[in-house]
Amino acid sequence: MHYQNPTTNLSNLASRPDARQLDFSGSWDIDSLKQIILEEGLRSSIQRGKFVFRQGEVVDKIYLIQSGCVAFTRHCAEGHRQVLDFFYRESVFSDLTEDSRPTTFSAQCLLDTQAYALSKASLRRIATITPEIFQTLNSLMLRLLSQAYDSLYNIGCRHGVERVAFTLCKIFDGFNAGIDVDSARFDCNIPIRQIDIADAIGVTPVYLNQILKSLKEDGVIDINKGTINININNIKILKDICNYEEFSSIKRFI
Amino acid sequence: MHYQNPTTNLSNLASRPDARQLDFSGSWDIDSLKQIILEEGLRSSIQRGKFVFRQGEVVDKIYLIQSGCVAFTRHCAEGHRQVLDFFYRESVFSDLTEDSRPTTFSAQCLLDTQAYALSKASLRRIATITPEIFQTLNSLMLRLLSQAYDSLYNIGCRHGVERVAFTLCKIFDGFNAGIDVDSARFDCNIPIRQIDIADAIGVTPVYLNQILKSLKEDGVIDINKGTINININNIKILKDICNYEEFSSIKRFI
DNA sequence: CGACGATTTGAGATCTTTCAACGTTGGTGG
DNA sequence: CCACCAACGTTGAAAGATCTCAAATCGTCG
Repeated sequence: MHYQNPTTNLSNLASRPDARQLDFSGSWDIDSLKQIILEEGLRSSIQRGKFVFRQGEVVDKIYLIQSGCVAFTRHCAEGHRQVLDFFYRESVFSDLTEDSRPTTFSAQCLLDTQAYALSKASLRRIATITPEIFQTLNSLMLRLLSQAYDSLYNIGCRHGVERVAFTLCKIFDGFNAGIDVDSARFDCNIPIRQIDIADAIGVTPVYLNQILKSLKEDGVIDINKGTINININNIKILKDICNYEEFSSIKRFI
Repeated sequence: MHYQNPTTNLSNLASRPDARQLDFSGSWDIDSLKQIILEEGLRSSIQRGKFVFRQGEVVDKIYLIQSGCVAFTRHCAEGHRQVLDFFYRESVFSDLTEDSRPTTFSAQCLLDTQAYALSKASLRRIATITPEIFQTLNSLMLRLLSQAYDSLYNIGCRHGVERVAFTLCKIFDGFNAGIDVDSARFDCNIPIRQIDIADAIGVTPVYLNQILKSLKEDGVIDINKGTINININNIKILKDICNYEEFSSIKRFI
């Protein structure tokens, strides 16, 4: 962590990087942002099912997940729910719309979750000295958009089995991102409820269960007490089913 | 247009607005960006069906539509196509991923289109003096994300009729944005092919046609020679069908 | 044990796709 | 002017995918 105390050295403003770097090009360093949230943010525990924020509220914080899983969701009057995106350990998420605008989606914990929260105001203060942070926020938004387009394509162009395979692969990779296959932390269990997966791919829980059953009968996945388990040797089969390689953005951002 | 020649006055860098404005808050002025593209960009005509850029290419320009209609699309090996977003007259679009990264979607003209194209390099040069441009790019990205989430919800949670109604309303509003109802330019015809609408809502053209037929029988829309026509008095019915008011983000960005 | 939430199963209803054929339109060349 | 062609829209019927409903099972927690 090398950002400076913003109150002591405002003259540094003149030495900030030139505008060519403050921009949609170049590479962004998301780890610095994570570090800031980790050191400056407040830690909180949130139970499964609870909301970090709800659609219609004004989101004034940015979050870093330490453990657990959070999803962006949108709810409608009739009670339907669409899962828009998943976030796992080490993910940063927030609603980055203009301040004081209510957000159009909720952030809901799919597992018991521990997260650090830093107010946008604090981040803005820190960014006075290190405006590279805005590049990182850009990068975050690009990731969101990329995932959204992937999901749109997945739901719009494909049938149930492929949708399920794609989402399972995505979740699998999300939970095991940066973890060595031989590591004890590497886990083939998918700790997400079937209901949540169903809401992510636009399918009924009942029908999802049928699809899972057929995948189990084909030997691609295991199911123990309702928990999906993907053997490391079978993940390749799943990826073939959904043409996972087509989704280059996945490889780019996770 | 008030941006200055970037080569003459680099000392202006020190007087740029402070970081609080260079940020995800505040209001953005998209009209300035449009003005820049209009004055500095090159005009080109593109036929219906042609691509402005294709997935896998590196996008090095930013575009402003003068007339016509462009869609972001994603194609897969089997020939399926998903329409991700629509852009109309006065819309600005581009792929804002980091430079030299290939884009993951295509921009395809759904109508004969006239557009101004400005290279990102030029924009960057101009932004040296007016870094507020980056705020506008942020705003653009937020619009894309918001639309993507709307579409995800629309496709994931709803049946054919509602999906069609929503997309028709969106296109209708898109083409008539900023045009007075009594104006001669106000047009109740939807000049988009049924095939393109079908690809946007994840439905077969044949089935879309059935849905349109039933909407016609209910008196909600007219169809002349394959062209959909929405009477100004009936648009409210369509909006009721799809609960259009739920999608607050639409009202916010169009 | 009892209550609750989640998963599982089966069967029928409904939605959506596929296939195949036909109609219309607009452009092109003779 | 006409014949022809390609692209798009339209229609009907059967096949397939998905949903709904209802009931059973299972695991967890108090």
